[in-house]
Amino acid sequence: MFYKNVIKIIKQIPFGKVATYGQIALYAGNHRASRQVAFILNSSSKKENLPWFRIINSKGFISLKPGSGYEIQKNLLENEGIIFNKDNSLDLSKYLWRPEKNNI
DNA sequence: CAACTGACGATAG
DNA sequence: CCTATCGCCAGTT
Repeated sequence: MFYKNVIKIIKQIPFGKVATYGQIALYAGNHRASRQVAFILNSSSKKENLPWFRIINSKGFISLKPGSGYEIQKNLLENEGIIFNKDNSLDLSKYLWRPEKNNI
């Protein structure tokens, strides 16, 4: 089940790292289901207590709109030691989570 | 049950 | 660089 894979994967994101929607979708089975990743996050982050703030888009930007959680997410990420650039982007080469020996 | 929505991504032009 | 389009599927109406 795609949904469960997503939950499982997101729970494996370590402290101080971020992952992209496409990445989650890919490891969950469908590289094109990035949309659902976002939606599943919304519906399950409360129930499953997921680190939803560690999920960003492939460009390294937070996808939320200012006033709709953007600042909250940014704050949470900075709280984990993640630094934002002037243009509010993140250095993916530095913070992108790379699952290596994990069982997926 | 059908239609619509959505924090996206890859591709084409 | 930008916009448009398709793919994908859980949840809401």
